[in-house]
Order: sequence, then structure tokens, then C-alpha cells
Amino acid sequence: MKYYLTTPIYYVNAAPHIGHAYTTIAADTIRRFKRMQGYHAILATGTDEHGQKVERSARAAGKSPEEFTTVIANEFRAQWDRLGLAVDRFMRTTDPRHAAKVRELLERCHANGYIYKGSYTGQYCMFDELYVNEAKPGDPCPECGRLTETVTEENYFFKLSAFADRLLELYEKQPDFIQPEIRRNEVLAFVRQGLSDLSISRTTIKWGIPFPLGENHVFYVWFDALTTYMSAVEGEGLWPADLHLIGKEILRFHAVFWPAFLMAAGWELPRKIFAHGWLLFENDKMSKSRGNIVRATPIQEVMGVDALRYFLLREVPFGSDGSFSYDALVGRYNSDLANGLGNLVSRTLSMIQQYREGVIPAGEADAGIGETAAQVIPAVLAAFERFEFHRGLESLWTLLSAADKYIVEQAPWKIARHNEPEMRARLDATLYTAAEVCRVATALLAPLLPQSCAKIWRQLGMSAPLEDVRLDELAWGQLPAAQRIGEVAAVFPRIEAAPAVARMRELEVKETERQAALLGKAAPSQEASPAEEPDGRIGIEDFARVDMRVGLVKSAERVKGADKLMHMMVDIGEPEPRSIVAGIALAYSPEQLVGRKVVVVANLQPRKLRGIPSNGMIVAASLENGAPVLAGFLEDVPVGARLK
RNA sequence: GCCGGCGUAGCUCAGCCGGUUAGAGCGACGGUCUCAUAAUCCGUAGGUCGCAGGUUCGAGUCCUGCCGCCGGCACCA
Repeated sequence: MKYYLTTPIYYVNAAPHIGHAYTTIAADTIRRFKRMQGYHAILATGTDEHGQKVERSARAAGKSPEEFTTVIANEFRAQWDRLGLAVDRFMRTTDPRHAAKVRELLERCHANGYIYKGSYTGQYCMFDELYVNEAKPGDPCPECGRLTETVTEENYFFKLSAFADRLLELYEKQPDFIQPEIRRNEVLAFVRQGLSDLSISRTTIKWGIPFPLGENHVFYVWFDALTTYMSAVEGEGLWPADLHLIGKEILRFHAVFWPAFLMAAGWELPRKIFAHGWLLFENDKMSKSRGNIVRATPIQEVMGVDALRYFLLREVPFGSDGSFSYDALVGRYNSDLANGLGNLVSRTLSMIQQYREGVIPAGEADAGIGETAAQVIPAVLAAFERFEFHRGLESLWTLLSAADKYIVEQAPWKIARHNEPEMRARLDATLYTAAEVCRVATALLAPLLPQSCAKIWRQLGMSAPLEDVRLDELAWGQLPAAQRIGEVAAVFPRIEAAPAVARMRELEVKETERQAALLGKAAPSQEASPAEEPDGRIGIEDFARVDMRVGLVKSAERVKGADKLMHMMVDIGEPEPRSIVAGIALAYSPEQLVGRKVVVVANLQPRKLRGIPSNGMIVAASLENGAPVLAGFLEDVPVGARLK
């Protein structure tokens, strides 16, 4: 039985960080879990390498797109290697075999009548050479702040609108197609609103797969990226995928677009899409602008990959957002792995060493512990099957605690002082039971903590390789007696938090620098390379065209029916105050605004927002995911003063 | 604004179709053992179960309203 699963293909515009690692670690765990159940499990990942942003990043790094994408793709590959993640297939969207599959998808959709030529009108930024999807006429580009232009281009479209009913039927018939449930509900709500057709080609992009139906057209991201899941295993009989593991931010593409494409092509649909949550850093979103991105490798170096794997899968309910922090990482490690599993193994083996010359005695396994194990084993397997790793682990740890307690109750160190046959038998039973718990736990944990469990396995003296253990056949009492244990050494040595965290932070800085260099951003920023051609600079006359004035907010009220909109009357030194609507209602209350001096762009095209005329724009700093912050003055300035 | 979710011990969370004294893990404190990685084990921690009403013999557990947080959509000049 095959089990084919995928991670998203990662966009090469950024170097791998812990978020990528999170998804891939989870995928690796599932792959190992399936393998240990006898499946021929194949994990595919890869890199998404086309598009405007990549082209620009390559240019900024002084490389051709081919060179640049190869460097970053290799960085991803190296990352998975280094973290010991067993990736079976790695597909790059620049691979010719992939392009062939993309064309095939298009041809089939076309033949079935789902592709048509139309025109796409959108706001386009000439400097960044990209469409700003969300923008309206007159909007600035979010990348560079320049005004976008309304551009109409000939495009090919996919008739997504024709699939709404079939998609809803799919979600209905296969309730677990999208998981977790919350995500399913979101998709349902989205599709029920009706779908509009999707533009799938571009003439404004050069760096992409040529679009066979039209000259100068290139495939836009959808057909290109998603098809990787098929091209990665082309000709292997692995399609359909059993699982697409994704982050929640790309749910719609996978749960709506992708199945629709496949329906249109008459190909089989993936069986399940699971969207996990985001990894926050101490409850903040990780982002470049916040400078709080964490990489996996420093953690690996200081604490080992398994520490990270354990943390991610134990601390964060898979599917929900989770919070990463170094303190929590070390805390989890010490309490669960060092004091828990590691110590249990250590005390068990050391007693076998001391009291039985390193040979696991034939003893009768304790019935009470056996009963606990008989409950725990299926519970853990069932939880893993549902990808509820944190619950599975929680459950498994009850067995470990029970074993620790049992050992204390039996007090083998006391029994060992006696030599009567019944005492010897009791000691044998105790040691055998403890060792059997270690064996069962190690087998169950092998998919999650492959490296550490392999060590424990050897220490237990098991001869067959750990990965060959069949979890679906795992049962209490299978530990063969009379086997000699291996050399004992701490698998999870206790870690002192402060120095470990300091060390990880230090390595993190280095890793950030190394990755920046890779992306070509190390060249001490753009200013140092003035040799660049049209560098986006403008002359003073261009700036002078923007009329910015100091304004005084006379009144402010929230716009009904719009969370973000604030309607203000602003005095900018004209006879009448101006009516201005701005998206700052989430960050400021009307009371905070009235009487405040703000910067107004006075010569913008007037617009209506929610029916209210807006005659100007309030200048504010806008953070990637944060609230806007109004520009202001430290000194007092007269209303109407021009900024220049 | 619409839709969905959440708000339970210091922290992270369990608590299914309503039913005896509201649970777990971690942390903290006290104690114990000595096989073990200053580990283990035992005990303690007294949380208005967001707030206010309601239904019921009985409500974290159902209903309504409110407050706060999160997400999706609309939307953000």
C-alpha cells in the first residue's frame, strides 16, 4: 500500500526558517509513521521558483534567475538533509519534467473547455513589475509606494466559476477532505459565495513556464506551483496524493483551486488536505520586519533535532497556532525528555547492567503496567493517525510515569540485596517490565524522534533495525529476554537553560547573516551598489508633485459597516476642512484623533469609500501585520504648512 | 458589518450527548528514596470555570445579551 504525502513547495524568495522546518518535520514524522505501519510512504517537497519576485531577488543578488534559484533550492535541500528529514522527492518548478506536466494539465483543461482567453484588468506597479491584487485605481504599490497604474492585458482564464457546486459536493461527500474542521468551514463559506474565474497566464512576467496557447504568455503561479505535487512523482503510480500538508495561509489554493483544476482535467483528486497553524514567536507573528524569525539549525546544533521535533509536535496542537520560545523549548526538553524518557531509560538500563550483568532477564511482565500499555498503545496510534501528535504524546507519557512509579514501588535496589529465588524473580520481573516499557515507548516514538530512538534501541540491545518495527503489530510483552544491552549513555542530557539559549541566539544571528549573504542581501544594502540601472530613484520634481500638508483633525467618527474606516474632517489651512476617510479605525479612537496634527496628501484623486467622499490621504507608517502609526511632529507646526 | 472559534488553577490546556467534592501536565513549595540525567516518587497548591441574565430538580457543559481575544469574508487612498 502506498501513501503519498507532500509539503508545500517553498518559495525561494526567502531562505528556510523554522516555519518551513515545522511543516517538513511534521511531514517527515507522518512519513515515518506510515512506513512503520507497512506503507510504501513517499514524501515529496520542492521549491517554487518562478515569478516576478524571484526574478527581482536574483537581480538584486547579482545572479541570473537560474543561478539564484539553484542556490536557494540547494539551501532548502541541504536544510532537510541537515535536519535528517527523509525527503523522497524534491521537485523544482524549473525542472523540465515539471513544465511538461503543467502543459499537460493545461491541455486537458483546455480540451475539456475550461480555458478561455479574456482580459485581465488590475492595478500594476511599473517599477516592481507586478499586479497589486488588492489595489484600486489610484492606490500606491505596497512594495515601493509608487502609484499603481490600471493595466489591461490579455490573459487566459480558468473557469473556476463552473466548479463551485462540484466542490461543495466534494466537501459534503468527503467531510475529512479539508482538516481541521475550522478550515473546512472557512473554505465552505468561501465557495458558497460563488467563485470567479482565475487568470492563469501573464504576459508581464518573463520568468516562468511558457504558456503554450499564447505567445509571450507565461503560466501564472497556480497551474505552475500546484502541479508540482504530480510532477514530483510522475510515472510512479503514486498519484493521487493521500495527504497535502500545508500551512493555513495557502488553504484556498489547495482546497479550492487545485481540486477544481484536477476535476477540469479529469484527474484524480488528493484524498486529504491538512492545514496546520502558524508558529508564533512568543505570541507574535514571525516576520522579517520584526526581526524575530527563528531558524531550525541553531536549535539543532545546541539541543539536537529531536528536541525541536518533540517541542513542535508536543507543545503545539497540530492544526492550531502555536507559540515558540526558547524557554519553552528548553523547559519541555528537560521535563519530558531528560527527566522523563531519558531518565527512565537510563535508570532501567543501568540497573540491568548492575544487577544482571547487562542481560535483560526473563521475567514476568507486570500485569498492571501491561494493562496500562495495552490502553496506551492503541491510544497513541489512533492519535497519530489523526495527526494529533500532542495528544498521542501526552498519552504515551502516562505510560512512562506509570513505569517510574512502578519502579519506585518495587524498589529493585532493595530487592537486589536479597538472593532468595522469589526475590530474584521479583527483580527479574521488575527489570523486564521496565525494559519493555522502554521498548514500547521507543517504538512508538520512533517516527517523532528518529535519531534519539535509534540510540535507545541500540542501548536496549535490539538487533532488528528500529525502522523495521511494525507499529500496527506492536504489543506489550514482545521484548525478547536474555538479550544483552548495549553501551549506556544519556540520550537526552539535561540542558541548562541560560547558556543554551544564549548560544542558540548567537548562532541564530550567524545563520541569519549566512542566509542573507546567500540571498545576495549581504552586500551592505542597495545603497552600496549605486551601479544599478533604473534604481527607482526619483528627481526632486517628482517629489514636488506630491502636496503634503500639515492638517488638524477637527472631527472623527467611525464609518458604520467598516471596521477599519475612520471618517475625519481635517483642516489643512483651506477655507473648509476636508473630508477624509482613512483605514486607521482599528488603531485609533475618534477621541485620540480629534485635535491631533497629521500629515495629509492633499492632491490625491478624490474617492468615495463606503459612500463617503475622501479627499486626501493621511500619512502613516504601515507595518506588515501591525496597526498603522500616524506620522506626526515633535515640534508645533502651523496648520496648512507644506512638507518638502 | 457578516460568519466561525475561543475566554477553565501562575503557565499550557482536558472537560463527549447538562448530574455526586471542576481535572491533567509544567512551574512553585514541603517531604522521601538512591537504580537514575541535582532525576524519580509522595503530598500541598483552594481556580467567582470572561461578565450578566435565562432554561432546568440540577449548567464550565444548553439559550440570550454584553466584554475581551483570534481567524475567514467584506474591507483598509
